[in-house]
Amino acid sequence: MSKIKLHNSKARRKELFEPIDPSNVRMYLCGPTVYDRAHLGNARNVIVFDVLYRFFREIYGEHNVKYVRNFTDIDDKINQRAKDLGKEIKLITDETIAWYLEDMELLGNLLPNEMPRATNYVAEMIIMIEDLIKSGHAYEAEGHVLFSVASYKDYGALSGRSIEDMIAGARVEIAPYKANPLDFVLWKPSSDDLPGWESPWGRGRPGWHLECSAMSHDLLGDTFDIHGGGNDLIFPHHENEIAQSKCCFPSGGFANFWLHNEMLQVDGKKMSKSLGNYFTVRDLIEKGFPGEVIRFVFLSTHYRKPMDWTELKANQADSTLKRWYDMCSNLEEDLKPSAEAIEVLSDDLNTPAVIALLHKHFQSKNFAQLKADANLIGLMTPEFKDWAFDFDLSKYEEALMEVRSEAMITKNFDHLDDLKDKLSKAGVEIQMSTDTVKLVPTLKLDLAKLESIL
RNA sequence: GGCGGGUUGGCGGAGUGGUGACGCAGCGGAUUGCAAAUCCGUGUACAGGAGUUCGAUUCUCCUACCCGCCUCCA
Repeated sequence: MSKIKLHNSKARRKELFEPIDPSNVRMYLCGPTVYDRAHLGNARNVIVFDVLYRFFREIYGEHNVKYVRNFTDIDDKINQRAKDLGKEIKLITDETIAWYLEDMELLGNLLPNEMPRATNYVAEMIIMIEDLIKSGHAYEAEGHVLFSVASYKDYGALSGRSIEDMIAGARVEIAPYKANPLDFVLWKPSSDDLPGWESPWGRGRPGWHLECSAMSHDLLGDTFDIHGGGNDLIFPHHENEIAQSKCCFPSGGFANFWLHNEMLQVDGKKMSKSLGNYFTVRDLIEKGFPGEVIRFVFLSTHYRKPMDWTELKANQADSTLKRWYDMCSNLEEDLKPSAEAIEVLSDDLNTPAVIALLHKHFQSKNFAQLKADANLIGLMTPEFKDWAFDFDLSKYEEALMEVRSEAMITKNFDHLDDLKDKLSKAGVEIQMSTDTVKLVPTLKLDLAKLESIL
């Protein structure tokens, strides 16, 4: 079995990955806060983790990997959203979760084994907070419960910061009830118009992202293999998560590996809601970009490098995939992934190298292997359902064939050239040999123009 | 200010202490009524400087520029 190396944020370098238990490999991905459509950046770590999940299933066996991804459905942004729209919170979160699952499925992602929701873990969170207070890692102040950062000596280890530095450079307004400026809120009081749960500290709600600690512990145990998310979560989100989990479950090691993906960018700047430079997965789908094309573009860049979404990349991905599908659609052989594909993927999920390998398979006409290796990273899988062929252009093909036969006899090519020009302008690629005609739709297909031709 | 990451040919994008991936575009050829598609062939790169080394794009240091986190953010 090939050695798997993964970049561990905790160590800041690639490390040899060995599962705690090869018959139960456990991974956790920080899922979305559900108040709005997922933007394209949100899809990146889902795709990265999906590749990791598929890869692990291949290496360790389909039933020996457990993948958990949560939904955070308690959050002040959700509360605000509900207020703005005048809708019930539950309706918003349910709807957003349904959208999210639809969008992620369109990108060819498998469902995780578990998708817990924060609202189902409030009792566990309250117990954790009580334990943290008992062990001196948290304290109550003015109806809030705060985690005491000073009580955890390794606070800052993941993000490489010291408590002193952070205080010195702090730009945060410090609440008066905090013993230390960096202490973070585990529980906060809710007014009557806000969602709340009864607790030893009165009616309130979780303050920080305690749910990830509660859910990962419940579903994966107090030590598991991999925890991941976008690199913007390293601080404070994951730093806090480590602190509260390690202090609450001191016998456990929490996550052995931390995987963080780089940000998706727009014109060199991080795509984010606060900058407003985002578009959603749904926007792209509605503009006609197939999910598989989007996935291909994502996998063309290594997950730890920033990447820009561009239509140029999408168009290239589209034509590449169509060329591949053309040769791979009716294969009888069903191969295993190649040793070479496994090897490059073993080196910190080098998906661009896998894609380069796919091109080589295509060059050498090794189509069965091309498909098998593509499947390994979730491309050309049955879920994508032949989008590359689902548009019928046969009546245009017949018309073109007829006009051409005629032109070949009369030697007057005006009509034929005109037809070809129109098809091309409608976004159709024309492929002709001496006796065949084939039309292939591109992403620039313009239905109005196409229909006006015949 | 603190911490982390990046800078590879026209574009995208891997990787390596010594024989310069891969894709797209380009160029030449085959093919074609002409094109396209296809096939064959082909050129160009490692931000700048210093150091280590027989040899550096790859290691070390410095400089420049870019990006992220430190506030909700994947």
